[in-house]
Amino acid sequence: MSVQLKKDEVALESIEHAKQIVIDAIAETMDLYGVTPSAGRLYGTMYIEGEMTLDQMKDRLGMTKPSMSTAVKKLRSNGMVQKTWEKGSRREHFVAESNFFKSFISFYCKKWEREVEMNVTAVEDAGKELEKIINNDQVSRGIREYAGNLHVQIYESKSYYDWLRRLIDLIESGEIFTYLPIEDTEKRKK
Amino acid sequence: MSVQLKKDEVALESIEHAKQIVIDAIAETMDLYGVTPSAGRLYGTMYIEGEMTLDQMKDRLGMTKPSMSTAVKKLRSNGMVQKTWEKGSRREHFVAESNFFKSFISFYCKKWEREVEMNVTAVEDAGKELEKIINNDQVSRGIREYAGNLHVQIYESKSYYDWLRRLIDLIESGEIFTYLPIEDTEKRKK
DNA sequence: AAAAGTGTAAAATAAATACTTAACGATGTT
DNA sequence: AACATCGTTAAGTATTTATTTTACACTTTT
Repeated sequence: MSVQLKKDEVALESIEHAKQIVIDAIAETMDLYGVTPSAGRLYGTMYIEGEMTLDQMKDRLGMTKPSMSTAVKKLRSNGMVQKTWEKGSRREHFVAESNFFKSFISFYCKKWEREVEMNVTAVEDAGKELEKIINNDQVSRGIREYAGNLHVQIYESKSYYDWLRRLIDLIESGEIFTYLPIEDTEKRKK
Repeated sequence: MSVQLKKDEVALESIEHAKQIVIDAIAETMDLYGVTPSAGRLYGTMYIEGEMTLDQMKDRLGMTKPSMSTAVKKLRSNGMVQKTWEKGSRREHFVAESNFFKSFISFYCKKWEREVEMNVTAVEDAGKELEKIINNDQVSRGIREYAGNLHVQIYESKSYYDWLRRLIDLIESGEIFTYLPIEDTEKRKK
């Protein structure tokens, strides 16, 4: 084996190692996004390797096709992976959303939306029930006061949910980037 | 039984029901915060019921003390529950952080901090490894180009992590509230 | 139309996680 | 000092979640 080929072989191994460092870090922080470690690893792999089919995924990660299928489904539901068209191929191809800003916006806005929706509904439902008691003069004074205090308490949380809803708007609309602009790290260095 | 007592009894039941609506909603959205459903239920209960001891928790939720202990540990690590001093009592008392803004700040900043830290480190480590190859003229041109492209790709993610770090600062410092003020829902209604 | 390729659903198995029981160590009380 | 009280750790059990195996429905190719 020539010296040249030997050097190249070492270099390729080193590149694979470098890739793996990044993939592992992405996978490890993906628990925040409520996906399994495998799905995190898959996302990291797709991010680094680019477009992949289910069969390529299963070979790369040493898992089965159905599990790749479910992992992709999950990642797609989070907006982290998209299906792509590849002409001349029957297979479906998938690509990781490489714009982390989009992933961030998609993921958190969806989650926060759900949080606001569920809790505001609950607060309002519970509030109505308490108001009936508060306004019922056939109920003892002490109990009505208790209901009143509870009513105040749960409505305090609404100011948080209102704020969260406005945060969602700020991020979804992209207005956040006027207050907090995206800086180009590469350019800044020069 | 008097009519009065009967009405009161119904009212108390209704209050418990109203509480449970709020507790359930909080518990259900707590999966976002990476806690188990039980821990979510516990937090919701503490938020509504106020200060509690481990024994009160276990009675309220019908679980064992060790599991309450681990749930509290988890909630405390997220900054969602705090220990309180109660003079004249040997038992430890715990109270849910009732300020959701504080919980939000504490939780997300901690998580995002970890995400940034881990990934930036990985990008820099992998970057160094790739640079060695890029600058090694004993390696074939094609491979060096490949390493170069990879280097560019992984460094692109850094602008996201830089942005996220600035978002953390904006939130931790409270500066976010100048752009997105907290509105008092109660007052606004009047 | 038969055969092969492709993705997913359903059932079965494996692995991880949550919870309980039992036991311990630390601190306070008698 | 012996006994209680309280929180937690450790080991065992149960439950949930992830993964694989098997089977099938739908396409495309032959």
